[in-house]
Amino acid sequence: MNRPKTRGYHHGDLREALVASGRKLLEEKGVRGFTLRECARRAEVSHAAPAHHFASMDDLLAELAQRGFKELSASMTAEAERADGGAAAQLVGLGVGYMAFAAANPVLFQLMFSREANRLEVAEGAAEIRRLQAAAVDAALQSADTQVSGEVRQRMTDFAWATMHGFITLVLEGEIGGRDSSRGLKARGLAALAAMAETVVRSGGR
Amino acid sequence: MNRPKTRGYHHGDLREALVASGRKLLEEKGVRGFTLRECARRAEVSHAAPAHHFASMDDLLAELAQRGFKELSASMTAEAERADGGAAAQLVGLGVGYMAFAAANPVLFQLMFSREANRLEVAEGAAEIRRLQAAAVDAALQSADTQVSGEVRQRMTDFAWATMHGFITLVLEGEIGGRDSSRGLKARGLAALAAMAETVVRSGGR
DNA sequence: CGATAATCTTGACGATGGAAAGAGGCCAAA
DNA sequence: TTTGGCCTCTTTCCATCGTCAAGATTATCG
Repeated sequence: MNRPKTRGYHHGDLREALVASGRKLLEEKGVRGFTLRECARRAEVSHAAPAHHFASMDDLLAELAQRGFKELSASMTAEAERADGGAAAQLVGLGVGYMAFAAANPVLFQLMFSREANRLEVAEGAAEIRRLQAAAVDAALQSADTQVSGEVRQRMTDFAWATMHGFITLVLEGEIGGRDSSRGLKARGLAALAAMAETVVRSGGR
Repeated sequence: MNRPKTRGYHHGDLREALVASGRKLLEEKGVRGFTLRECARRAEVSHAAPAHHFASMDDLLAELAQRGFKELSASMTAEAERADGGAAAQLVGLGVGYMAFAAANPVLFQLMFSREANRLEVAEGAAEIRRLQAAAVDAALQSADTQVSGEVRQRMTDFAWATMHGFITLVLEGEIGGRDSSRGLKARGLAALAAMAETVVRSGGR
């Protein structure tokens, strides 16, 4: 019944192991089903071991959320770079990356945007998302090279983020495209993003 | 230490009392801090009493979510009726009612749109929301009296719902307008709704 | 080599959700 | 009115949870 000799009393890299098992567990059981003890069990470690790496369960969740935001940024920029086209295409690309990450990590995504995980480090991750959005919106507005006020730029960033965030959120909750195929759903998402990007671009050209 | 004589062994209307205390508790402690025992405590009843009215804690939460959707519909229609104007104004009105409810009941709103509360009765409440949105979008499209396909109407409904849902969600999580005054925030919300409504109307007129 | 610090285990505490069983009160049939 | 059955609520119990404290084990570095 003892642990095999592959490791002794010390784990070696328990922190990373907890993050890894925690992330899987989160997707399997949902935010409310997440358990620190089960996390420890999967890392093959006693139930109190995590305390030496995370002061509390919320600390572990915050770490997961923080890393999630980094991945989200990466997914957005990767998809935007692939999309070569005008400013509108960039905006759509960011949205595609956003939605792809959310679809691949639905529970983590929910956690990242839930009141429970509102810490400083996590908020910084969210701020980076807005920076990405704001830059793309700026580019879209300037492509019509008329001057727009900072307020308009801010409000268009709100609008752009709200559209893509709202769409994927409603999809994940089953409110949009409940019985659609994956292909059909993507088409619906792209349509929403296109309408969003068109609106942003047009708001710069009047 | 005994219970005062105002009530005896039987409570009278424990189910409603649990719903009431549960709703308050939910907003105070958040979804993850919600506790069935605390709920019973506030209804001045033993911790096992709720079991006779709700099979499990999730059942009580589902009931709260279901009632929340009814209130949400009411808030939307009330605000839309107040807004007399074109189809665009109706669309904006629905959005205002939507955001007003969410702002007044942030945790309940989060619960309603979380995977945890995905039951049949709750889904029916969400379907009613989409019906409201779809009707307003239809009216907006027809106001330009050009024929549009069912697919376009569906996608514009997606878009309209996504915009208002995304905006208020991001506000509640602090991602939009973190340090804004309440007035400024309303203005930002109205700007997002106006952009949404304009896009919907315009999509019918091309 | 030895001491200090870091890491992990064991054991305990209070709180939770849920099940089981009994006590108390309501109500309709006799 | 009495009585039996049924619904409501309480008490008690169990497994599990997060967290804390104390001890065991190992790594690190003087």
